[in-house]
Amino acid sequence: MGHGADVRITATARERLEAVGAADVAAALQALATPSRLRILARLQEGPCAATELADAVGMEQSACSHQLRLLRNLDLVTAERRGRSVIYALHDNHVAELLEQALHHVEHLRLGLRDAPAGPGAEAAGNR
Amino acid sequence: MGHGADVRITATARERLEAVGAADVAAALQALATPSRLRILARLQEGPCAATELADAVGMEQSACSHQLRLLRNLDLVTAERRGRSVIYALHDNHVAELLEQALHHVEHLRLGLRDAPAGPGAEAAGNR
DNA sequence: TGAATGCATGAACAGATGTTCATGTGATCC
DNA sequence: GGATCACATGAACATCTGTTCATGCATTCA
Repeated sequence: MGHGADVRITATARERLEAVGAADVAAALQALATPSRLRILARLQEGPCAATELADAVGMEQSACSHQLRLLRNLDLVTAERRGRSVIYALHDNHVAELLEQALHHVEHLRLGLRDAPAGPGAEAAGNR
Repeated sequence: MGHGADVRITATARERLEAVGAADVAAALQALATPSRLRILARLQEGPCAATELADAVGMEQSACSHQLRLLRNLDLVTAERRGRSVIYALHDNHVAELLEQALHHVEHLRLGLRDAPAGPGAEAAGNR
């Protein structure tokens, strides 16, 4: 077994990106990349909700909301459960909630124009903006 | 001054979303929502890089890459610094790197079809899929 | 100064996206 | 059964998006 090499444990972001499929990662992020869907997910984070009530809560027409819900369903971001004549929607799992949380958290920073550290080795004296 | 009320410290995702501006959050996420830009950011996470070299690294034409870099610059996701006749690009700060990391992390889970917890109160017996 | 290099920009175009309108389907109530 | 409620779906449409092509601007070198 060769001479104890420094096995690289961490994969680069590039490697992980291609491993998972850049297109799929992009698709998942796109699902969060619209005001209407963000509102839908944000509302669902407060708890499950029927389709019509949901549409009303986010100020969308029923049809438009239903179309977006289908998209979110197809990407496994939300679940749908029939209950009487209603269909109750909910976030698929906590990962979705966390992803939304992270997106909000980071954008709140970007929005403030903050900048913690210049990121990456060699980025010396990058003089902000 | 009213009688000592239970001041709510944590804002809901919905409140934070509207406070920051749902459209702006969506725009920031959209910047990560395309294979080409994901590849650009992933490459930059390994360190700063000149424009042409960057385009080559991600397999894009110079012009297409430049257009996307402008978009990323406008959203403060990357920085540009002139160096001789090259322009060195880098991630704006560690928050961008973390956002990319989080996106990858979560999508790796979604990609596996995993499901940790049904998310949200009242999501009882949601019977997966 | 003129040529070449490195990058940015504008126009144009194909494809994707989100909404509305109209209609369809399934469940409940009379 | 028929009416109604709750939601889904398809088509049409306007808008947005990402790429290519051509060209422009700035910097370095001969």
